[in-house]
This record gives sequence, C-alpha cells and structure tokens, in this order.
Amino acid sequence: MAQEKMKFSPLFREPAYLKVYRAIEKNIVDGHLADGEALPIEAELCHQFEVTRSTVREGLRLLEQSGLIARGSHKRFIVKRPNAADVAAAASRSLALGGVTFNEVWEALAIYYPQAARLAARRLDEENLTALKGVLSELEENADDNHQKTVECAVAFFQSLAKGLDNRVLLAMLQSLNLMIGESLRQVIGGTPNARTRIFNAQKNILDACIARDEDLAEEWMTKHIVDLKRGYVVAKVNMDAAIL
Amino acid sequence: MAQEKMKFSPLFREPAYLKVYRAIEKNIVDGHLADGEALPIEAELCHQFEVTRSTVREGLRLLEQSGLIARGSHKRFIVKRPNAADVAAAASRSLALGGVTFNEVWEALAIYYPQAARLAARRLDEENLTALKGVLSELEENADDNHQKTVECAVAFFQSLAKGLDNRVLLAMLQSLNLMIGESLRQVIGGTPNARTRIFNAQKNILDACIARDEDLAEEWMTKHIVDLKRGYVVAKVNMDAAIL
DNA sequence: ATAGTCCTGTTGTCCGACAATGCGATTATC
DNA sequence: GATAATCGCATTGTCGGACAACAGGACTAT
Repeated sequence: MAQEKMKFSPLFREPAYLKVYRAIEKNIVDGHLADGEALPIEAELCHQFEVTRSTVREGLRLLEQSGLIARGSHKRFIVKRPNAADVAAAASRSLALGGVTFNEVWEALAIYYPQAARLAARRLDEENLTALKGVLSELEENADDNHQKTVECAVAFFQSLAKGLDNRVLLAMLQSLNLMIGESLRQVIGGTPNARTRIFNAQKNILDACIARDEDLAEEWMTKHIVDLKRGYVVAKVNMDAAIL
Repeated sequence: MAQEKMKFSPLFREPAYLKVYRAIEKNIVDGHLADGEALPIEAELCHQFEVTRSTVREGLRLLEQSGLIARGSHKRFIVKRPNAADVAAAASRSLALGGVTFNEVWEALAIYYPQAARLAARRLDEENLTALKGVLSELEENADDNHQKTVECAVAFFQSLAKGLDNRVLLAMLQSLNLMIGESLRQVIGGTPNARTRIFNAQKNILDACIARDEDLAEEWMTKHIVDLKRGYVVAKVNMDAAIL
C-alpha cells in the first residue's frame, strides 16, 4: 500500500452542537461570562449561533453535565465555576464505575492521608478543630449497632479534615477518596465488631495530635487508622481485589 | 382550578431528558449494558421510552459528556466505562476552571508525589523502567530552548511513573495533577534558565533510585525535584497565589 | 481483485407548534 | 395602604415530522 500523499489534515468535522458547547465553554474560560452570570435565553443563542433550538439545547446539555452551567429553578441557566465537591463527586463516581477495587482505594488512602494529617496538624485553625470535635462527639454518642450513622460520622471526620487543609486540589482528591471510603465501608461495617469504637479511638488520637500541633504523631495515628481500616476489611472477609461497586 | 387533595410529597419533577439519562446510566451501572456494547439506535430508544428523538438526544448528550458512552465513527453509541485518563482530564479541567492557584497545585504535588515515588521504587517493573528511560533520553536529546518539548517530556516522566503504579485511583489523581503541572509549567518555562538540565538531573536521580529499589532515595529525590519546581516558579517571578488559568 | 455506483440505515439539523411553569404586574379584598 | 388573588407573559420542556449528510454494504463493470 503506497501512502504517498498524506499532506492534508485529518479534516475534523464536528457537529454543530459541539461547536455551540465549545463556544460557550470558551467564553466562560476566558472570563467573558463571569461566574453567576445568566446565559442568554435559548432563542437568543439560536439567533447568535444561527442554529435551531434543538441544536442549542444539545450543546447546553453538554455544558450542564460538565458542571459549567446550572439552572436556577426552571429559569435560565447561570454560569458556574466547578467547585471541589462537584469535581470529587464526578471523579469518584467515574472511578467506581470503572471498577476500582477495595485494594486500590485503600492504597490511595494509605499514601495520601498520613501526609494530609501532617498538613492538618500544621494548618487546621480553631474553627476546623472545633468542627472535628463536633463530628467526633457525634460518633461517640452513636449506638454501636447504628452502622449507617457510624459510616456517616467516620466519613464526616475525613471530610472535615480535608476541608480544613484550605487547598482545593487536595480537597477535591481527598473528597473523592472519602466518597469511595464511604461506599466501601457501608459494605463491610456490619461484619466488623467494635468498628465504631476502633474508629472513634483512632480519630480521637488524630484530632488530639492536631490540637497539639504534633505532625509526627498525627501522621502516625492516621497511618494506624488506615491500617486498622484494612484490618476491618480482612475481618469482614472482603475480597480486596473485588470492585467496590 | 381546585387542586383537590395534594397533601404530600416533596414532589421532584425532573425533565424527561434527565430520566432518559438516569435510566440508561442505571442500566450501565447495573451491568445490563456491558462495556463496549452498542446502544440501540435513537429511534428505538424513542420507542422504548415513549419520547421524541429531541428528548432522547438531550439525554444522550448528558451520557456523552459524563463519559459513559462514546460514538464509534458516526455509528451508534457504544457503552464505555470511564477510565482513569478521562477522570483525570475532567477533574483537572474543572479544577483549573475553578481557579486553583499555582500554590495549591504545588502543595498537592509536594504531598502526593514523594510517597508515589516510594511506591514506584517498590513496584515499577522492567517495562515501566524502560519506558521511563526512554522518556528521559528524549528529554536529554532535546534542545535547551525547545520549551514546549521540555514541558512535554517532563510531564511524560510523571505520567509514565504514575502509570507504573498499577492503581487506577492513584493514576487518576496523579494524572490530573500532571495535567495541571503541564499547564503551569508551560507558563513559566521560558523564564527559568537551565530548566531542562535541572529537570533532567532530578528525574534521572529519581529513576536511578527506582532502579536500585531504594525507596528512601526515590522519595528524597522526588522531594528535591518538587522543591526545585517551586524554585522555578519563584525565579520566573510567578505569583503563586494566581490562578493557573 | 480493484474501482466505481447505488442503496440504505442512522445521525445531525431544521422547522413549527404547544403545554407547563415561574414571575411580575394588575386587580380585588380587607 | 398592605395583602391576597388573578392574569399575562416570557421561557423552557416536549412533541412530530422532515430532510440532508454520511458511513458502510451490496452490486456491477472493467
């Protein structure tokens, strides 16, 4: 096969609805459409792009799903910069759908959270620490057999800690881990005796270390906490290579 | 109009196109639609859901943007489980749009990558190491003033390392960092003298440590590499609190 | 076998229409 | 005059049908 003359471009034709999507996206990225600003009504967009409403609406669906616009109560769309929570939710959902295993999630925890704990010991302010205390006391007062609530509180501790780091990149990634922790914990919590007590003790020690601004201790207890989580999976006889969904 | 007895329900009415989206999404999640399987044609979906093509198509756009389906060359859509690269691309784009700063990205690097380097020293196999060598020699042969290529190679090193960790959760998060590294590097590479050489030396040392299976050394050099990256930003007089986009 | 032609299934786009709904202005009630 | 009920209006959600564009397969001619 003689492929002599490949001197032309691959010639990308893309549907009009994609062009609409990109055009509006670009305007948002470039700042011509500020956060919170309202998009023109569909008819106006049709007029500007010179396409029909069906086409515009397909483009709007793409923007909607990518989190760049949101509708304010059946009114016109408003521009919205994605926040860490949205990113995290989308990412964890996709990862879970992609079939990640308990082991992959746990390994990520083991690598990320001890260092996060160090940063937390250094950076959390009074308000963050108070919030963490609140989460812990809620866990303390919870009944041993209310597994649902135990998981909620355990995850809330991680959430609250992540928020206090005051870094949106870290927040997004830790949050997405948190969501997967929750998902996996829910499946095993019933099969792990004393789960509530063990979680409470570990998190209490982490919090105390943060209050004392002792980075080494915070890292140490976080590591123990994570290791203990794995022990919980083992006790509950979870196949660590199984998908969390 | 007498509304007889509507005595209940938070009443979440959602548009039909959202229902279409959720219905198909559910079928994918539950495994009724396997990965790679083709979706029915639009007309068939209209018939099954009893809505019009416009509505079905809006639902399909949502699925498309969420990465659950992809079109195979002007043919019908095929089901696709999201992979780490998709997750990473979406996450980093959203974070960048959200206005994360150089500092936030750098801090995440500083927390995540040294530990990732430890794991790499433990886990990378011969194939991964060979790939890394290839990336490095490409960087070595590159001209000092070809900034674009330097950035490409530098990022490729991180990419290759992340892939070798054999963990999709880690991969997704590190990749999303990598994309942001690339974005930020591109903006400062011109203002940092000897960038290519400094990057090459650091990455070479990291790779050697991995080859020697020396976790401590790998972590140490990765830490130095990250610190040096920040020095690059400082030299290029970047405002670390400015958004990377 | 290769190149050319026709056919057909499916998507992309258009048009026009109407119901549902939320919002603001107007009117009625005290 | 303030509050409640009513009416229009603007906009979105949905519908139905129509046609062009295009990929891929079948068929033919050389």
